[in-house]
Amino acid sequence: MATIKEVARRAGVSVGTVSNVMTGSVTVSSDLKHRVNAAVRELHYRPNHVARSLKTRQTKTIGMIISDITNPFYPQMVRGAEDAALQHHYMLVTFNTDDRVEREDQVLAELSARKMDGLLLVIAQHRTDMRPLLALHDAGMPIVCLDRVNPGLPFDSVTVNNVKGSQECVQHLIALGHRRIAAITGNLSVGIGRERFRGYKTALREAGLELIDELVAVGEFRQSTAYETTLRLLSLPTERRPTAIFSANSLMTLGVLRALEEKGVSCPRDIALATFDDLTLANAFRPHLTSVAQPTYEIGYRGAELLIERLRNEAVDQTPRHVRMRTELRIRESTADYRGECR
Amino acid sequence: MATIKEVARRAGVSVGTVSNVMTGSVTVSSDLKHRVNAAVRELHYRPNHVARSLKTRQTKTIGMIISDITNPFYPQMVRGAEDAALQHHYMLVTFNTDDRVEREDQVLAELSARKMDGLLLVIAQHRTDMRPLLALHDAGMPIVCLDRVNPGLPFDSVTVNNVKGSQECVQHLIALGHRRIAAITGNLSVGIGRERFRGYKTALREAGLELIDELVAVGEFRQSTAYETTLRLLSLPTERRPTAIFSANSLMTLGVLRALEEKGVSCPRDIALATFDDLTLANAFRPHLTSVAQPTYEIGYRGAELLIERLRNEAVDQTPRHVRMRTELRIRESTADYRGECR
DNA sequence: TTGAAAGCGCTAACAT
DNA sequence: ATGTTAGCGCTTTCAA
Repeated sequence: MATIKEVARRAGVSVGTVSNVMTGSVTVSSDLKHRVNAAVRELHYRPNHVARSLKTRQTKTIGMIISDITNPFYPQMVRGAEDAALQHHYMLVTFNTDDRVEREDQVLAELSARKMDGLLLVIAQHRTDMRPLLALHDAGMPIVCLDRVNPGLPFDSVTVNNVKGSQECVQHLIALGHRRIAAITGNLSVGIGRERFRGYKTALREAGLELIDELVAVGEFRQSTAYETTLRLLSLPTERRPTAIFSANSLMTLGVLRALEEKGVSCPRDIALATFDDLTLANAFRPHLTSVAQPTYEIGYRGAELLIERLRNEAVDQTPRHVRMRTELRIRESTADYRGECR
Repeated sequence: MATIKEVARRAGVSVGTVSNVMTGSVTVSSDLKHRVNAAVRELHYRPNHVARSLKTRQTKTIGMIISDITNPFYPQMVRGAEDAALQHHYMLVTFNTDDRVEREDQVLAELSARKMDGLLLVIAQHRTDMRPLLALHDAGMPIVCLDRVNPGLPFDSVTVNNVKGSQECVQHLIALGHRRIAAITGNLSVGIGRERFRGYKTALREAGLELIDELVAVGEFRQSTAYETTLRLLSLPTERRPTAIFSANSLMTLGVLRALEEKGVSCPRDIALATFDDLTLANAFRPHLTSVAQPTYEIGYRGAELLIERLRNEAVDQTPRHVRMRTELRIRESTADYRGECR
């Protein structure tokens, strides 16, 4: 590939002038501009981005840390972030950490070594030591948290109203007449887990229903634990069994469905099911799930926008901005046609 | 962030020595090595990867071009590629092109400007002009094609035996007694589309069955066209209707399912369905689909390995290597319990 | 084994 | 408006 020097020689100008034409930052007479452009075309010149980055101290690259692109929750979010990044001529690099703090720390170091301009972060669930994050931030890398936040972290964030989302969902179940509503929760030491569980509790309380301990199945936001706890729920004596299940995310819902099928329990005929997260893909299959849909694409898109504003210093105010997005309750067959008694 | 100069000063050595310690390429006396390492630790020094890239002319970065991470076919492949890349200390950057040649060309230019070391490419379906690809390759960027290949392109590739996969699938349908088997094909001007259709035809021929034109629904590898063509199939007079459908990929299968549901046609009771591609996620739902599973993770993983071998010049032979992976027929309920006649 | 210095390709400050 | 040049942070000759 040709270098700026060769272009300069061919166009009969200095390298500075070529640079000025390429970046457009300084006005160049149209004569020279044409000569430069001609040389650029003839040599198929494209500025070496690495050299430019070294000089300008910005790579026009933003990193994104997620747990696993294979989790159907993330592709939309990543796509949203990439689209927004592209819009502003940034490149997006995604890193999978499988939600392991140790892996996340490695990636943080990598981002720093590679001089990425900013970071979109879905913080690992079990991170307790925030220093690596703060250090990176203090070293000048803006960070925007997505989906999950840690109060006290001075970063912008884009999240969803988890309490309200699950509350509305459980309200719907109650309105249908259900009284014994089970909750398959995620890990309750994690913000999102707590919030979604709080929504569940609030909805019950509002309706004057008591929280029934044996109907609360605390898990790990994983398919396997949800499967096991659902089996436990289904093994309760008939009159103590739940007539509806609220599952706190889509991964766990897969486990719930597996358990239902294995036990020959039909949804919605025998039991109603509603879930946080909406799996677009799943809607070609049965049962169609009543779900709390999150605007995942928008979370990614908006997050990237916030980040880029910071990179351009457009965010005058230094205080963190927290964007909360709305969820949408989508009522479908999995909570319809319930024919049993609603105990 | 500290620079190599500061580390050198602090350790009381030259920058060259620090560099030698960091890269490990030249032996350094243990005394100096310790002093350097101490300085590195004290200053939290990490080499600036951008500067290193400029000097060494390698970025330790590989690009990956896919159509859309939101298509459930890709996350596994990307994850496989990322895992392999990581193993060898490469970073993977994924680009979505929505299968648009124009977008792909832009990305190609970007990869070149950013001096990426190599490319994993799921080539855009409708690319006809191969020159941009060849130019990049000639400029020294190794390319490995995944999933799709274009004969004549001098690149390594990792693909699947599409003919055999769909052939086995249709054989299974035939063994079940089906005689009127519809094919929802992708675009037949695309290699994969042609191959999968060929497998269908071969299976029919083997069994002495005639190809019935009205049962061949040529589409676009998209949900929408599959939906429409399925509606057409279902509107055939009863005796001419297919008793089984073979769909050439998962996206189209979603369209098929939508059409079936809309028309109140039950699968597998009223019609059998088998599909290329296996959607892991979908298996929590009904019907469980008989499918031709591709080793998507491995395709990505192996592809990255091939690429990295090239980057290290381990591939002595310059002739392209074509890895063909096996598909696996997974027989499930969507082709079971067929109660109608198999015409 | 170690240090000095050139240079990767670019931008930007400065001089003209 | 244009040219000259220093220097971004590193690796890698080349000498010592």
